[in-house]
Amino acid sequence: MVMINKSALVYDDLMQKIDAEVYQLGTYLPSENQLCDLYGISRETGRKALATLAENGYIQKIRGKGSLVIEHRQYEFPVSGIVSYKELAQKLHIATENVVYGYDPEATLPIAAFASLGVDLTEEPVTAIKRVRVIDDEPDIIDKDYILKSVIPDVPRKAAEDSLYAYFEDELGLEIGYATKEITMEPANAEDRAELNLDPGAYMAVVRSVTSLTDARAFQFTESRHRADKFRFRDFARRQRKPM
Amino acid sequence: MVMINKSALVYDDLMQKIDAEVYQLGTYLPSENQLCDLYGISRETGRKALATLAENGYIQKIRGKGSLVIEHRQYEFPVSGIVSYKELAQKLHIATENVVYGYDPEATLPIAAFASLGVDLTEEPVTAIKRVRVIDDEPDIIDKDYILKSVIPDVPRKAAEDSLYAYFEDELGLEIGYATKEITMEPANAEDRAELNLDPGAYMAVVRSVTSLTDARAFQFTESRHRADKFRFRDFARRQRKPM
DNA sequence: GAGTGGTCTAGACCACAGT
DNA sequence: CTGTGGTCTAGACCACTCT
Repeated sequence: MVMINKSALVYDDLMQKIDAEVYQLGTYLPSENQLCDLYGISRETGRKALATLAENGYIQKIRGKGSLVIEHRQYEFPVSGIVSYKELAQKLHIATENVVYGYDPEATLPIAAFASLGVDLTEEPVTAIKRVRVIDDEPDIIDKDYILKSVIPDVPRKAAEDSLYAYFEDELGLEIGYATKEITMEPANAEDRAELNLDPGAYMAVVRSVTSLTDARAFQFTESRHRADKFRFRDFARRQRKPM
Repeated sequence: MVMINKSALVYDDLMQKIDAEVYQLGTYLPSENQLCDLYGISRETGRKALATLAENGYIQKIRGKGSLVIEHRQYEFPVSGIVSYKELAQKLHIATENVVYGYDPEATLPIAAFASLGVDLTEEPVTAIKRVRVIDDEPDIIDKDYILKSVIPDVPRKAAEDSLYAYFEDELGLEIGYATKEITMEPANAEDRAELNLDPGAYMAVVRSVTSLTDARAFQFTESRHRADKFRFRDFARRQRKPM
């Protein structure tokens, strides 16, 4: 049983009701004062739940009117926010397979690949894992993960075959905090062509990311290489106040 | 003179001091109680500013310790959040040129292109604008904008040559709210090759977006086509609580 | 124990929409 | 004028870190 706070409970409840179309697209959620009565909370607590819904693209708050339910497309294969591959596949009801084709618990971090993400580490010992993601019997994605041994000394091969995030969070009790990721387009290399059965001249969408714990220790470096024709990235963004 | 609220003022001040390295990477901001004294605000107001800094990747809050300044890479050419091309070019001190090569105030929205973003409009009258972005004397990006006439009846060609966002916000007083965008990789078409001088077989990074006002009216549809070798997208994301 | 952030409250005042 | 969201306050209690 997961213990969370009131505003998160309200958030979850409203989110589920939006997904279930109890609150339909184009209609308004109960007003902030009504939420206070409905859930027995103070107004600021309800506002926090609404703010998170707005941040995640579920609603648009309109002053004088209410919280309008808007078109929402958060989870979209294959990348969006920090969600594990396994979580995504479950949420989207996609049948996938996960093949570990490389495992080296005594490797070194290839720093050059992550230089543009602000990594300034030197030769760090890592556990290196290579996996192919198979979707509808077709290999589409290569994931190369490097996990710092200074933070996580041991990553069993079994964890790579199941889910690294489940291992970090459920087994080790670590809290994933945030990630910086970078998407570029690059020609397929020999390894891409071999693992994904691609023709020469093929292009790849490459997502490199650095993931940190809630105590700000970077611990996981990932290079995720996607077949160009299967790649799709969705993003929801709000307008910041204008720069000065 | 722009009138904003206290938490936004504190946010701006802290952000600028982080950028100016008054608060350096790896150090802690003043504690929440200290911020109260420093700015003469209540704790919740300061917390709001800190929450926004955390959201935007400036800091990581660590319970019992403080607000740690972390590696930050928010603005990165050419897409990230909702920032206008002109704002980005200014922020990054990049010399760019903006060539309008198509302008049709009596066009129709090509709905098929935006179907995957959840657009279910029918033949809507739009102002259609085609622009090429030239960076370092090299044409890199094609932007095709379609602006609904039902929301903005008239978009002068001059606005397209300068900045559409400046026109919408400063001239018309509209408030941009949010956008949904989708990144895919597609082969270059004849128009791409002609405008950007590409070889046959070239690939493009295509960013399609739907932008809405703060009252949730979608009004702008954009297809932004980037040379594959110049494309780079950076994203900062926080881990959500685990799905149930 | 002292200091940090995390959460929640009850109340206040303001700006905006719709009648 | 009423109801909506936007902002701010002063105080409370809790969980965690560090000494």
